[in-house]
Amino acid sequence: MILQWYSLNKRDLPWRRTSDPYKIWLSEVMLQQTQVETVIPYYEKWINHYPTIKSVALENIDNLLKIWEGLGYYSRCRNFHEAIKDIFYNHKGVIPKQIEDFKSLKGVGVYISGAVMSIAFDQTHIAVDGNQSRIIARVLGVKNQTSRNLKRINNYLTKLVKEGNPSEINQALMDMGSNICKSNKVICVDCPFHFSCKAFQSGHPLSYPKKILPKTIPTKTIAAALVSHGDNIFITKRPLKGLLGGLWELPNIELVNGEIPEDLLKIKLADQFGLTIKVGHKLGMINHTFTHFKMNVLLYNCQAKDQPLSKNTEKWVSFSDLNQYAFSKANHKLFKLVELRND
DNA sequence: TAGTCGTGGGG
DNA sequence: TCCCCAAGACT
Repeated sequence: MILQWYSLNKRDLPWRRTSDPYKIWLSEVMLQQTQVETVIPYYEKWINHYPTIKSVALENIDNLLKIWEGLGYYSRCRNFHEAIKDIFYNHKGVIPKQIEDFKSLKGVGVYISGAVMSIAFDQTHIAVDGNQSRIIARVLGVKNQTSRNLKRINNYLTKLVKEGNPSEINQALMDMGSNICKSNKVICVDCPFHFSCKAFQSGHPLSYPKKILPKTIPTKTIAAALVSHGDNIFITKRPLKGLLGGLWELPNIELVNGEIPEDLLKIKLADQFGLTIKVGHKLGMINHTFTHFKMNVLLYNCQAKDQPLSKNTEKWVSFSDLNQYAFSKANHKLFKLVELRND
């Protein structure tokens, strides 16, 4: 039933035109919490630049992040790079076919290990993502994400993939989840499961599984500095771990309780970078929302006395050379602010 | 285990 | 404009 549905409704996606486990793995990494349409151009660009495991292993993280720029969740890129290097240097460049070995690689968790082993190697493993858990929760009439219910869902899926063709079954469930059994919209009449689906029988399929109520997120206010010296501006690289790890940015500081941005910038930039600056007028303000906080960023035009460099995580670059570095979306909004003023 | 970690599309 | 959501992993 489900395979018949898949043969009629299968999406034609770039990573479905290959059997290369490296490419299938890359697609799974990019698709984490990210929509298919968003991923496609990033996937194509990455594969064009890095068609093989070796090409990734020999590349440096800055250039990989430049390809990843704008896709978000940047630790995925770094973890993938680490895993690929691990394979190149410690596994003779061959992706492990034992799921335990594969799952021990950085950034490879329960879902991706099952997905790659089943899709690329036809192994009998489940690949429980948001789609699969939602669909089966509805089939079983499960509302709460208790550990008992998660086991029931896993058992149901395990039985399903054991009936044959785990690769197609796993991908079919993903397409069902994105087409007919979405979080806030269902087309039950088109679903191969609907005769036995408890959520469908209840008449309220959307109430399965129960939604988790979102918590309110804080708003931060940040002052950023466009520090110029001649034709160059000052940028700095964020630490590899944590938020936007490894990306470049304009120097900035959070305003905690009514501090005066001009004063704080002058002190902090001297402190952190040895920069002696004159803070000029405000260039504008941008808003940006992350998963767990919002921020308002005030941008100030600043002039530096000279161009000191104390670390390799600091650079003076011309405005036209900024595109060689990976920046977060918020920084691009700041750059746009500057361009608009110069027009 | 609950927080952390981005961004863009669509209602 | 705001809010939910989209093929999770790590700590």
